Amino acid sequence: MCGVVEDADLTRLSEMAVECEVAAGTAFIEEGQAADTFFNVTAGTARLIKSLPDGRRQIIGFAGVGHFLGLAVSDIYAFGAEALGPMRLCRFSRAGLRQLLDEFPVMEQRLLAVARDELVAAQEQMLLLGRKTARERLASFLLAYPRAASCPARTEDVISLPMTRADIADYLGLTVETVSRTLTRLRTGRVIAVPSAAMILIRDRATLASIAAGEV
Amino acid sequence: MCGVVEDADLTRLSEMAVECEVAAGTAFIEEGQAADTFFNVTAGTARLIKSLPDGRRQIIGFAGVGHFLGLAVSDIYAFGAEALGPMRLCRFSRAGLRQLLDEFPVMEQRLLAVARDELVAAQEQMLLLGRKTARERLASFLLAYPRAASCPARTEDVISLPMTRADIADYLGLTVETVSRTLTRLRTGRVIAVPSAAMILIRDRATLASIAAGEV
DNA sequence: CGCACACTTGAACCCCCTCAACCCAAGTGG
DNA sequence: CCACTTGGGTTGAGGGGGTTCAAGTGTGCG
Repeated sequence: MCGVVEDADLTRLSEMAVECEVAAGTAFIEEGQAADTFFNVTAGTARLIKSLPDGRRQIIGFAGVGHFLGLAVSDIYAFGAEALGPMRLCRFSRAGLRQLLDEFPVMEQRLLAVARDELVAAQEQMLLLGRKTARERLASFLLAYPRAASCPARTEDVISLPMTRADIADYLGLTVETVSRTLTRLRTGRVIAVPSAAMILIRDRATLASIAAGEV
Repeated sequence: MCGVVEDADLTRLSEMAVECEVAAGTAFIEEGQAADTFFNVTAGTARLIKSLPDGRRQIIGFAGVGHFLGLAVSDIYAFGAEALGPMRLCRFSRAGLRQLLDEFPVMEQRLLAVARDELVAAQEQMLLLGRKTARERLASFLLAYPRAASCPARTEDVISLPMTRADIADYLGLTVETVSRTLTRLRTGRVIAVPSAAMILIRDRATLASIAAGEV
């Protein structure tokens, strides 16, 4: 189920968790609200959002299967979460999580490892948002997203995107129009192909990597 | 010394650590190199840098007294670190750190808490870099920096900046010129005062907060 | 079929960047 | 003591990458 604990602990774990389903588009975490629940994604993908009062949005990440949510908080959620499609979630109470960590110290190490990986990804994203061009941002995204989403067995050059262009724009600090135009340019340049809006094929991985690194 | 462990463990801790000094400007961590050492800042401030091949830089944070460095890595450093002025550091070997964590499990919890706080800060910075204007970025920086740097007893409206305008620019995803111009505009607008280049006074905290939140 | 909604494309604009000059304080050395 | 240098900071003019505004093109679903 949760994937990060040994089989022996699985039964104990499942006793504390409550499995639930949420419909597409549901905002199951609201930024700024009391963080009383802790989630683990078991199916589907969510967008993680921070907003400004006037409606500007920044998507700070996408949470796929196996991802933990509600970890990085003091007592209120630092970001909201919305289901991109239908999702299944494991819910833990905050107290239950504490109890879990005391019972399985190895969990604490695992959480630290997860937090560490997310921190590295966040730092990479800061470089992207602060210093890369639109073209470089899209190239970086296309290379990094499959790994971040832990897409199963999709090591090939086929990327299926569960999110809209608007979501990609809010993730990369751009507008929908710029995302669309830039993808078109990468397509006409034979670097990628776009058989359908939700599917992108990498035709020239080396060039894409050069662009992402800022070398072209 | 390190500030995050109990007094009882302090002696044990100091046995494993090697205190050292570095001169101003020294790059004591190189991005991409093997991460064999773990640092704790005991004096001074460092800038944490990620770079692109063509020289573009993004400062992902400033590490002040008490800050841990070398934590958020797999086996190579994800960012470089350079001393803003003369610094003092505690060095641990990676093996020593592992031993330390086994010996004091409470350290693991502490590290998780530190990583969690850094992650929240990184997410806030993503919102800043992706969606805020230059004016909003500077306002946010002036409000958030003193807390992040854990400036002792400087709860007042006096901010002393150990870094240059170029560092601020690389931290906020701007250029030196834009930082300078924007500060000038905030100054003529009576929101801040700048008695010297390294010192900034907040004259109207409420307005500054409104600007930072994107409400003005 | 037709209404949304997502996506694409075009034209004009703007905020920030680039390039350049200048100011100022702190060394440095003759 | 002063000319010279160096590094950080400020200010101005012009240009460009991305945004904004607007229209058009699919495309899935009731």
